[in-house]
Amino acid sequence: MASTGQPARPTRFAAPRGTADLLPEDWPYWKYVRDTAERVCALFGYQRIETPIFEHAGVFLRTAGAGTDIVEKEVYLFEDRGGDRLALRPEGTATVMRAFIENGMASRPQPVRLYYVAPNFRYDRPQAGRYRQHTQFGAEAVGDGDPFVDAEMIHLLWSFLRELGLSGFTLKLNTIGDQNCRPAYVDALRAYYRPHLTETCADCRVRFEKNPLRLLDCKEDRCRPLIAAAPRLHDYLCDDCRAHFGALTAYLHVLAIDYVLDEHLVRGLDYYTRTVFECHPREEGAQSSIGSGGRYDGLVELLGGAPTPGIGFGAGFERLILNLKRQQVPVPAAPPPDVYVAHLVPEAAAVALTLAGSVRGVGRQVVLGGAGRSLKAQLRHANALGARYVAIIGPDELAAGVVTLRDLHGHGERRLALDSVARELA
RNA sequence: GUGGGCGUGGCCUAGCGGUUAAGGCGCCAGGUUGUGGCCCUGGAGAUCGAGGGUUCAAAUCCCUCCGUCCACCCCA
Repeated sequence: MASTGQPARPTRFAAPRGTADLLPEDWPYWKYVRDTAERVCALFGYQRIETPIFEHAGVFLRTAGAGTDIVEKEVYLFEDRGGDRLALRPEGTATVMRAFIENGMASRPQPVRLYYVAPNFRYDRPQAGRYRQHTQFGAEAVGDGDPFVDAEMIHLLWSFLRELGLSGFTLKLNTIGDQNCRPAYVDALRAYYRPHLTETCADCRVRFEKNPLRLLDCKEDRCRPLIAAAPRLHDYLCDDCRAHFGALTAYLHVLAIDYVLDEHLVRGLDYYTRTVFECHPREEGAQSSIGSGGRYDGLVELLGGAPTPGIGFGAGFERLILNLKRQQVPVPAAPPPDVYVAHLVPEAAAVALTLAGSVRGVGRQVVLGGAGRSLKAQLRHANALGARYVAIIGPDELAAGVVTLRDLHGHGERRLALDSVARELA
C-alpha cells in the first residue's frame, strides 16, 4: 500500500508510572480526608505549614540515613539549570524541620504544633497502596521532649482515624531507645547475629550491615527463630528512655487508646528516637500502614539547628481512601446544581447568561445548558446532574420577560418574572 | 531491584488461528411541532498496549519492550 502522506499520529502520553489522575468522582473522598484532617488539627491547635515540593538534596540525604532505601534508591534527584542539586520531597518531616530552623521557629512558644497536606515522591515499584507520588497528611510537634507530647501526637492520629469513620484499626507501639542506649544494643544485636549469618535470608545479611534494627522485622520463616532468641532492645534501654516510655503508656491508658506493644517495630528512617508507632487497618494488605511516625530528637540538630526534640506522624491519603472504600464509609457527595438553565433558541442565550449570574449571586449553584441542544436533551442532562430546578427560556418566555421554573424533584412548573428568580431561590 | 498474573472503543466484558472484532454501561441524536428520570430506535467511537517474528491467514501462537495488578523489598 502506497503511503498516502497522512500526517503522523501524534504521540499519546500516559501519566508517569506510579502516578494517577484524581478525577471528579474521586474528589469527594479527597475532600473528606482533607477536611477531616483540618478539622481535627484545629481541635488540637495545630497550624498549617506548607513547604516546597523540592529542596536541596541534602535536606533528605543527610537526615534519612545513609543505608535506607529512601536515600539509596527512592529519591528523585535532579540538577537545575543553575547546577543546584535538588530532590523532590520523599517525606515531610525533614522539610518541616528545615523550615523550622530557617524561620527561627525555635523562638516561638514551644512546642510548635504544625501540620501539612502535601505530595511526596519516591521512585519505587508501584503496587496496591504504593505510588511514586502520594499525598501525605502529617503533623509535627517540635520543641518539647516530654512524653506528654508523644501522647498528644498519638491521640491526634487516633482521633483523626476515628473521625474518618475507620474502625478496627490497631496501633502498634514501641520504643527504640536513643543515642545513649541504642548503640550498645545494636552492638549486642550484631554480636548475636554474627555467628548465625549463614542461617539468615540474604536480605538479613544486608540488614546486618546497613540497618541492623530491621533484622527484627524480617518476615522470612528461616529468620524467625533467630529473632525470637535475639537480645531484646527493651533490656538495653537507658533509664531516661525507660521512664519516657513508661510515662507515655500511662498517658495512653488514661486516654483509653488501645495499643499493641510490638518490640520488633522499627522504622525506615534513621532519625527516629524513642517512641515509634504505626496504625494498621482491619483488612491488611501488603501496604498496610495507614499512619505512622515517631520521635526524632536529633533531627533538628542534624540539619544545623540547636538540639531540639520533636515528634510527628504521616498518613497517606491513598491508603486511607482505600480503606474508607473497603469499609464502605459514606463520604459527603459533591453538591448537585440548584438550577440548570436551559435555553431553546440562540436569542435566549444572553438572558440565560445573565439569569445564571444573578442566581449565582445569591449563592446558588447554576449550570448552563448546552447551546443548540433540544429541550429534551437539556432536561436529560439536568436530571443526570441531579439538578433541583430547571429554568427554561424559550421564545415564549423571551417575549413575556419570564422564565419557566421546573422542579425536577416533583413535577411542578411555574412561570416567574425574570428579575424575581434569584430572589425566589435565595 | 526480584518473582508471578493481566493488557480488546471512555468503562466492564465476549471472542483465543480463518469472512466487515460482538455485547452491556456511558456518550450523541430521535420516538411529530418546547419537557427529564423508565422504555424503544438509530449513531459516533477500537492502530484488539507497542514493536518484531511464525503462518496462506493472528486480537488469538512466540519473543522483546511498555503499562497495570499481586507478592517480595520498602513504606504513607
